[in-house]
Amino acid sequence: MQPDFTKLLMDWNIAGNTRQMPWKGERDPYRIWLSEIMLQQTRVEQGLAYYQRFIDNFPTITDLAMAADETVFKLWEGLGYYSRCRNLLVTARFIAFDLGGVFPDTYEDILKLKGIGTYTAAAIASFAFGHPFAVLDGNVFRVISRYFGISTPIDTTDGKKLYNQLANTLLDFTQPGKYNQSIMDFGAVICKPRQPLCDSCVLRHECEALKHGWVNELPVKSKKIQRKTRYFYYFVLSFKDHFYINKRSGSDIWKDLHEWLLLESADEIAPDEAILTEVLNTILSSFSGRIVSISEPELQHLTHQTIKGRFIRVHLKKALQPDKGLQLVAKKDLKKLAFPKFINAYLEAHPL
DNA sequence: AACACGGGGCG
DNA sequence: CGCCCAGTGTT
Repeated sequence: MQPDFTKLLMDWNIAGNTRQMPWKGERDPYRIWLSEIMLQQTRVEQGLAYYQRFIDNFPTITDLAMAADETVFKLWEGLGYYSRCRNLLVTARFIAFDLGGVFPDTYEDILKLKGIGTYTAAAIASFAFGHPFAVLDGNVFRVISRYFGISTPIDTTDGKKLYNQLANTLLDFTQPGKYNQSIMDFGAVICKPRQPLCDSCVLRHECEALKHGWVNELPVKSKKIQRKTRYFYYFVLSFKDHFYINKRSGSDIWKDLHEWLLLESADEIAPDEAILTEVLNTILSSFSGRIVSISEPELQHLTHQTIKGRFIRVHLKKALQPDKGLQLVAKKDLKKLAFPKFINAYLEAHPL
């Protein structure tokens, strides 16, 4: 017996859901996978152009698997959460070269892939293969929380378990893919985070949150994010028509993207030529060249931190010792490298 | 179990 | 300025 919720939702999908997306109704697991990875924590409108670009450049998973890392990161540039791009490559190559290009077709095997968690595994399993697994994303949490009037936080182990159980009882087992698509569309279009369209909602007569006036309080999250400020001083070192470039690594932001020589400071540094020259002498243990410009302070807001910093352009008279982990890149080759938005925004305003 | 990971859009 | 977005991996 299908819950009322499910029937009403599926009826809405046929009668009232006009949301269109290029991957809707898609059955190619590669395309579904690609779209799902791109949309993790990312609004559909933001991911759309990236999806098209990837499909144009890499029509099959083998095309993606054979591409150079840098090419793929450049196409991902600006979308954020760059570990998704790294994992995308790992998984593409695993499927193309180790699995003979055949996408895994069970929930359990899909879940094992790098970059795929419970949400994405359920999405691919249901969309591509018709398997009955309910997706649980931000939309679904919100719809279920409001419909049942549940105030259990969605970002706890207990909460996730509870919502997952509910989500799977509401699932339309005869058409899991359509159902999953419908509930996410519904959350995005009707049961929105702010100013939801309760007046025209097909679930309004049964919605506990609406009945009790809790719509704007649900769902509940237990954790609040803390934001810290970091000070980044980028030295744009050039030698003739080449630039010194670092590729970020470790567990910090912008891993795998490129940057100039960075000094991170605990405090702001005065934009003073003598001080910055001294700083540079310390970092490089002496250099030969001159500072040609110091930018205004630039800002970049991320989810967990605010980056504040300046860009200092330096013309070198002599090449650096090849020990700083910096590589010398010709100006014309810079466009092949992926940079964080903090740097690209600066470059756009102040071309090299 | 907490936390960090980007960038953009909205009220 | 805070919250949210077709979440996941790491500690």
